[in-house]
Amino acid sequence: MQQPKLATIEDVAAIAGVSIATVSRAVNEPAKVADETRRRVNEAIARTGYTTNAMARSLRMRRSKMILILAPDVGDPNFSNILVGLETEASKRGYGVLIGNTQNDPTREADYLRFISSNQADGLILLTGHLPFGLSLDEAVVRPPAMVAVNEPVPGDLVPFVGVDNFEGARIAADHLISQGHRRIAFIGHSTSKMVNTLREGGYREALNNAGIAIDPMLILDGDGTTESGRQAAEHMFVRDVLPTAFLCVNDATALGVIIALNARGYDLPRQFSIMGFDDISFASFVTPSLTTMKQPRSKIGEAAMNLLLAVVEGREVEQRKVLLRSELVLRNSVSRLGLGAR
Amino acid sequence: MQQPKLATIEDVAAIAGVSIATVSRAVNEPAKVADETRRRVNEAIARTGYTTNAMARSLRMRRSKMILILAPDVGDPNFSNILVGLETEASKRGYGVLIGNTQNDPTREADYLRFISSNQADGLILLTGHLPFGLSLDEAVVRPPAMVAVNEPVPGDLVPFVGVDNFEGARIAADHLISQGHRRIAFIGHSTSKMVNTLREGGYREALNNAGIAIDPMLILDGDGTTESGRQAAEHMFVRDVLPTAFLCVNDATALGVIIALNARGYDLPRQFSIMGFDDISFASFVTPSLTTMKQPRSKIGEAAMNLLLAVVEGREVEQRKVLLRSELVLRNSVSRLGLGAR
DNA sequence: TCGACCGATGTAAAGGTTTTCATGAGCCAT
DNA sequence: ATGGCTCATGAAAACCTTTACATCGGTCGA
Repeated sequence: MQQPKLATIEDVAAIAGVSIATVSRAVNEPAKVADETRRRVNEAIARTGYTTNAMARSLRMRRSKMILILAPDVGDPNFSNILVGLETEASKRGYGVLIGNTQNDPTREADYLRFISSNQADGLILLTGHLPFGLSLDEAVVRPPAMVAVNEPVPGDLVPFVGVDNFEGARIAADHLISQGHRRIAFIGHSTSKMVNTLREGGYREALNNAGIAIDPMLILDGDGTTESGRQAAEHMFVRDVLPTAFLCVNDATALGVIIALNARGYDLPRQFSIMGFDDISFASFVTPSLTTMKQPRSKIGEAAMNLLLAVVEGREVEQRKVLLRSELVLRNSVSRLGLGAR
Repeated sequence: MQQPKLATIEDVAAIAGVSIATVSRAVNEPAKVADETRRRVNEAIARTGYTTNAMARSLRMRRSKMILILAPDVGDPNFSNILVGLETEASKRGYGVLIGNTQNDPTREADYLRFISSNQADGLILLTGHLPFGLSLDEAVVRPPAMVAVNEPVPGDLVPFVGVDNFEGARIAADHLISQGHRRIAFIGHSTSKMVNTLREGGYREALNNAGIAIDPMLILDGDGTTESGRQAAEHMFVRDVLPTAFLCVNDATALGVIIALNARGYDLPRQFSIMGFDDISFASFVTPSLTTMKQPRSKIGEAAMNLLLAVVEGREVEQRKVLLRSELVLRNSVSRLGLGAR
């Protein structure tokens, strides 16, 4: 099952009456061949439908113009738009993208490294938040592949990173709640293990501090970012009966859990409680009440990341190894001004 | 900017004291080399960390073990899980996947064909619903690339197809509504241009016919499958004041529009109206009322499609050129038994 | 007039495999 | 002993480029 033989550079050379070297030059460095020759070569190319064989070129040049994207779950709606950005920018620059769905499986991660080691990919985008299993940066024996981490940084600050400014975003979110008169603001999604959670909690704390509001530890609840964790946290709050007027959630999924819990308890939202999320995932506008949240510029993130990676791949000087994009406040219906409600 | 030189088959051969041909055989057809030799080769491979260079192999074999996936929008939540299925199956079979986000742009579509023509990809998955611009099957001059259409068939029946059985799914959905006592059932999403819509409407008609319910043309409304179209259709129904007891929507997005419209009008759902969707997109469980719908086995679809494609690529006999998977009824809260409500 | 230089082109090597064909050893049947 | 077979291995070609180096006219300056 082999593809039929295609026109090669030699066929073109024969027709144009030149050597293959000249054809190669006519294609890659047109300035280096005489006008008349270039014309003949181009004509021959048109006649044969010649396309340069990417495999042969890659073999010779040891560069494939391919980028490998490693993600734990390509289906994650959080990733898919980043993916679009990555792909768009890559293709604009003449690169192709290869995806690797690792499911956080070390075997699969290690497996995908063969793409790098056999020059099948020139660079690596990490959406996994960690180095692929089997790749270590300590042993500086071999030169590490060109890499950029996206969305979630790789611990250790060795890998350039592109993502959203979580600290700043959460600060803006909290500021918004404060501007609506809220002072008892809960943070749902405390976690020591997840960097994102820590940063967002940091922004929350900063905003409260700046506004002169004392942090109440009873209003900070654990959560791993899942909808279920949001639901549980809200429930927990009610059994303890220490209540906020607003919930700032570490992400939209968590906020959804909170909303489900509050709706189930029969509260009238947002009159009785305000809720904010973070991310602006697709259903944020469809929940009732629709969710006020911080929108991540996902496809921008993808583009910026690919840009940075290609700079590294092509050996250009990179100005900054850490790019933080701003998230944007999206006003919907899950936040109300305190005092307009009944409480 | 080149990667450092890696161990080649020649290095391995030298260490093992054999020829490169033997190394190649030891790797690819172990049975063909003597036990003792195989042992030595494997040891040498382990010592050098040798990996076979994929580009060289592809160049020689004219096969890349890569599959190109062409999609109009990789970010579409409808696609992302199919993507996961495609990738999983491919990687299980030793293939890599390359993605091409075409945005339905003919230029980009044509551009991606170079991956095929330069053997950078052995096969093509089409999520676009049409042949890529620049590829025609009529001129049987060159052998067409191995292709499989997914989700949306390519008109003309020339390209093998894997997708969900829309007719059957819609029939089951309508049957469900009928089983709940509904007889005045609207279909939202009539369209002559979209194959999916046509098929689903067909299933709806079939179910009603089978149940001896006359089709009321007033209850069949146009829609292009967007949320907005669903909202408008519902509104339209109210201005005309010919009302159903249940809405069968061509997809979840449309159903969402209907729900939004009905909620806005202050109806109590599902007591006053039942609504069904199709697809089970992610937010279907989060809307209020949560949506009863037909779940597409998306990752299964991806797997089946990749399976079929690889069969074609590898020249195996393919039994069926059209694979229809069953969708599954997911019971949630947007459908109620007629008569239990107030109407 | 001659050497140096320049611009355009060609020759050939290198990149790392797979695979055809040849070689040679060992064995068995005649 | 000899012919024929099988099995394991090696030599070399082929896959298609890019590119360092060589070649060859021609131009220019001394």
